[in-house]
Amino acid sequence: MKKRVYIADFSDHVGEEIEVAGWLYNQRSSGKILFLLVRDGTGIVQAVMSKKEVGDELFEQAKALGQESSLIVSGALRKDDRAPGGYEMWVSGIEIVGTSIDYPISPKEHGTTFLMDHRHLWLRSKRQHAILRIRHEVIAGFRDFLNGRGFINLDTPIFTPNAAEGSTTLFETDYFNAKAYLAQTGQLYAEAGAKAHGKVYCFGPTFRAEKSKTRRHLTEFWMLEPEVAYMDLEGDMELAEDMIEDVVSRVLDRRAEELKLLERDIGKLENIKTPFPRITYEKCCDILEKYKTEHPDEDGVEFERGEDFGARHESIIAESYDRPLMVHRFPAEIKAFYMKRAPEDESKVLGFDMLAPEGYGEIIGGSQREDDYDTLLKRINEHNLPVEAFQWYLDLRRYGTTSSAGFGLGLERTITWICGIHHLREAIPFPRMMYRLNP
RNA sequence: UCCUCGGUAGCUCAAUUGGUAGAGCGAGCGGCUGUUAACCGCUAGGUUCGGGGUUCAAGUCCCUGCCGAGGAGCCA
Repeated sequence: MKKRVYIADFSDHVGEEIEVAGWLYNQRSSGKILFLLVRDGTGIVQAVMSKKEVGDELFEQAKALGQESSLIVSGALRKDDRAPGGYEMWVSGIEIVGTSIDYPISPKEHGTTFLMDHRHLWLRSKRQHAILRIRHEVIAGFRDFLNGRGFINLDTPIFTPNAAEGSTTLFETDYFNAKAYLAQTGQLYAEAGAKAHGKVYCFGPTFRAEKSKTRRHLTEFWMLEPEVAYMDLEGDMELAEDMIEDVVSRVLDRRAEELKLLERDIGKLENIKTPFPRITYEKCCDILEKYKTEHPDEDGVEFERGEDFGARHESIIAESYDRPLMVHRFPAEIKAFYMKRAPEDESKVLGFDMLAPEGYGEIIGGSQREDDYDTLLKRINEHNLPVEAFQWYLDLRRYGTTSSAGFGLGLERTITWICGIHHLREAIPFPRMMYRLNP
């Protein structure tokens, strides 16, 4: 009696007759002995065939199988240090489920365009497999963390009637002869949710039509946005750092194999312990000005106090820290209308960005929200936003206003940093970028 | 949108000053009883991104179009 077993569960089945359902990852032969590397989604096993034992017909049939043929292999499972993974199957039978002729992704190198064109197949490769398992762990970690603190998951609409943060970066779509826009953020709706449940989060895809062509941008990316009523900026930053610490340690604990495959420097992740440093925007400006005087010949480091930071600036600021950094109290002019002004300095807002270490840049942006009706109305007008569209949002200040704070975490940027990979496009199964809508 | 670079075999790339279109991988065939991106031998495989131009001669130089990559700005 053959038992169907997943490769991840092999340690419980040594010595048994089992079968594995999967795909042919690669094969090597040496005369009368054949090594099939079979993957089943949970791992890879080396299946060994002897011509003498299985007979000429099956041996030749197996030898002719192309990479990624689907098959069910049966045989005895045993430990063997010569096999990759430490276990191997001594094959007694093979059922060929589906052939695979001229599989495009060979074991050697390929270029980015080619791999992206074959993203639906590229997902099967070891590295992509590892990254997306870490993505799964990160998502599960965030949800468990927030659920464990009593947050309610309250998801927000993707079709929206107008811009939340203004600007021209919205995707427009037809909505029964009216215009609708794909959501850039769920935050305003999450605020409504926080007034109902106290602590909520939304998690879903967001869309930005920015004409950005860099490794840090997708047009469709996933954002996690917690929002807590009666919370202030300090509480917001504490929540953000606790959450990041929790998830990083969870990935270290549960996805060590995947991190190893990606050759991630584990030590860098083990440093991620709270409290994370907090520095003000003004202090960052000092750092940038000091850097500029010490590196007068370097291009791209020019900086005007009052401007927002560019990618290079973020790296310079984050360079001297071994853990994520929280920059707070930005100038109000460069931030969104809904951020509350700092009581000690009206020109600054109670907002913060979390910058990941190792040059990975901004992964979180958050703030305490403006809670006063009249002030918020004034801000909406100052930003030339259509007041009618924000009546419901103003209602949240009209009926039982409270302080409220939250943040948005860019999922793919966080995954890219944790994995230590180069480009955001590998951190999502099917990336959408300015020049990439397929497959 | 701007700057830089690129497009040659299914894939990754090479081709000297403008002078016969090449290799590795993959594929096909053959060999090998412990391989680790196995190895060894043979074979097939090309409208050099499209259009125009210069020249005795263009993958190579010029013009133009298309596509892509890296970066900037903008942002998570």
